[in-house]
Amino acid sequence: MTDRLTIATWNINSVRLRLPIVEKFILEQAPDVLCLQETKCPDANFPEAAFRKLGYPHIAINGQKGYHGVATISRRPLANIEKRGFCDKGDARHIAVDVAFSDSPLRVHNFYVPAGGDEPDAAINPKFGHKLDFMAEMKAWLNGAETERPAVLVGDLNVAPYEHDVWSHKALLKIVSHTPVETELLEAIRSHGGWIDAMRRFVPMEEKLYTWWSYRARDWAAADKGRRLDHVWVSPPLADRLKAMRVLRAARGWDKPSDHAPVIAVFEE
DNA sequence: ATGGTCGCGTGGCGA
Repeated sequence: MTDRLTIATWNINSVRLRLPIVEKFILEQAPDVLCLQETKCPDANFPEAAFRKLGYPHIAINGQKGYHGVATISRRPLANIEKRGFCDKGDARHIAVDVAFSDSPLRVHNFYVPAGGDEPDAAINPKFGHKLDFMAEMKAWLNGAETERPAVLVGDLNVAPYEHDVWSHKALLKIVSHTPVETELLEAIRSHGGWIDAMRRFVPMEEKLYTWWSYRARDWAAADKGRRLDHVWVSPPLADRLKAMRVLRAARGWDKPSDHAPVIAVFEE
C-alpha cells in the first residue's frame, strides 16, 4: 500500500488579505498540508470557515494581533499540537503537529524565524540579537528525539544559507539574512540535528534558487534579485520518502501577491 | 541612486 503526502509552506503576509490567492493556490496545487507564516491575525479572527470549505477541516493556529503568526491547515487529522515560545517572548512563531503518513505519524514543524532588522550587529540592534538567540534555541532543541523520528521542518527561516541562495553572494555578505554569522548558525542547526535540505536535494548548489523577492523592486521578475528564505528540511528517517520539490514562482506574480512564493514537497512511502 | 513597497491599523513599527 503506497501513501503520498504533499506539504506546502508559504509566508503569505496576512492570511485575511491574501485569502483569494491562498484559495487559488489550494485549488491549483491541492497540498495535503499547508503551513502558513505571517498570518498577522489573532486566532479568533482566523478565516477557518474558508479553509473548511476548501476541504481542510483540520486547522492548528498560533496567531497574534498585527505581527507574525503561523498556521498549519490539513486535509488529514492533526494530533499533538505544540506551540513553542522562544526567547521568553510572547511571539507566535512556531507550531508543530503530527500528521498520519503511511503507517506512522509525521511530525511537521512550522517556523517563522525573526527577520532581524537592518543592522547585522547584536550590540546596536536588539532585533538581530533576538534572531541569533532564537536560532540558538532552535539548535539546542531540534536534534536527538526530534530528528530520530520522521519529521519535516518548514517555514520562513529568514536566512539564505548558501552562495546561490541569493542573487549576489558578494553584495549581500553584510545584509541581514546572508551574513556569515547567520548562515553558519543556520547550517549548525541543520547539521547538528542531521536535517536534510530538501530543496537543495533537487537543485544543484551552483544553481540559483529563490523563494522571496522584495516588494521594493520596480520589476521583481526582471531584476530577479531574490533570496531563498523559505526552507523544507527532512529528518534522516524520512529522507528516502522525499520524492519531489517545487517553488511556485508564478505565485509571486499573482494579484496582490505575497513577497514570498510557496514551496511544495512530495513524500511517498 | 542607501531609495524603494507592503500590512497592520491609524501613527509608526516591522518586514
